[in-house]
Amino acid sequence: MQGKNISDIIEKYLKEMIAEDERVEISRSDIASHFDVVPSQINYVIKTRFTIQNGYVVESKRGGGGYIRIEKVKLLDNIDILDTLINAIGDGLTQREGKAIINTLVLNDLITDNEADLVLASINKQTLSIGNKLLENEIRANIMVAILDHLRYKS
Amino acid sequence: MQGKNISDIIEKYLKEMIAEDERVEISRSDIASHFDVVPSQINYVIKTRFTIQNGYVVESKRGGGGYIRIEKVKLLDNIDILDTLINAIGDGLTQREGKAIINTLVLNDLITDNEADLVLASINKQTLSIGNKLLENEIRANIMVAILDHLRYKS
DNA sequence: CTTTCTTTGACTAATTCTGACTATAATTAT
DNA sequence: ATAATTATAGTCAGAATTAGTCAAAGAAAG
Repeated sequence: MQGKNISDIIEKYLKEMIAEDERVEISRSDIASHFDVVPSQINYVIKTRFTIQNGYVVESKRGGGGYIRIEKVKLLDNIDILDTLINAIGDGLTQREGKAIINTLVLNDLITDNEADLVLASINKQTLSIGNKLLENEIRANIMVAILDHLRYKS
Repeated sequence: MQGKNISDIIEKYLKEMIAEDERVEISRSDIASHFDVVPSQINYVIKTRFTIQNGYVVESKRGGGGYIRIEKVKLLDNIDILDTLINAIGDGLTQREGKAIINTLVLNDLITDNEADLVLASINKQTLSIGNKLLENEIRANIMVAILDHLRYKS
């Protein structure tokens, strides 16, 4: 886990920046040329070392004035249940299963009633109806995982 | 929403004017020459940052004494705006448009910050990524309309 | 030797910037 | 009145400027 390869070095560099600022905005090509690597290596570093599981949220924008923004977030304490739920979801989720998960989240005070209603509206059968049950369940799974991942931290 | 590109700077400038006056009338060529850009860039800024999804209504007049008028609308004052938004969504919605709408909903106190974050996670590009841009935008549109409908029946 | 992780680059996608061409309204000339 | 001229703004497509994806090659670990 030390600086034997360039990815580790870039990781360390970025984390030092973040240690100071809590949130940092970089130019992919600048960082790449600073370490003399191809730009896509920056994507590799971010994808493998700045995940939400590790407490980082990443946003980016392309085009003129583009950037990659990395933010350090505070992970909540009691998130084992989130991992459990995510693992159970896999790559498909029915509406019934989705409702059950939302119910669990409300019971554990991870979301409010109002928030539950909004999530329900999102994963509703009609909303996601696209004529392909398998794909529908996959999208519903994606949405639910995204929401569970978001609940890992407080913004 | 940063200031590395000139469009963001012009956006900020205009929004500061509007923050004071709620409604503002500009000369396209004046603004363009003030920021030393071609006039059509003003159209670009308006088209990408002052849409109805962003909560603005724009009118203009050509010819002598022409102008561009930008007005900020309040959802509380005219609840038909929800219908206008749903209409504007039609059968496709990009992530960018979705973010604009959610931001507008927060500014108008129709949803909380937390609720906004959950909806954002739902309509996120990664979340809905299924290898078909058209279908992705259609699903995103469905979700957003479901949310807006839910908000209407709540108030 | 096999598996996993890292590095690379060709191709793709999104956003911004620019300018030529078009459209409309007001003013001036006939 | 009508036509010509001037003064605005709109549209659209292409160039420029970023970042993302993916798969193959190379290196390291087990």
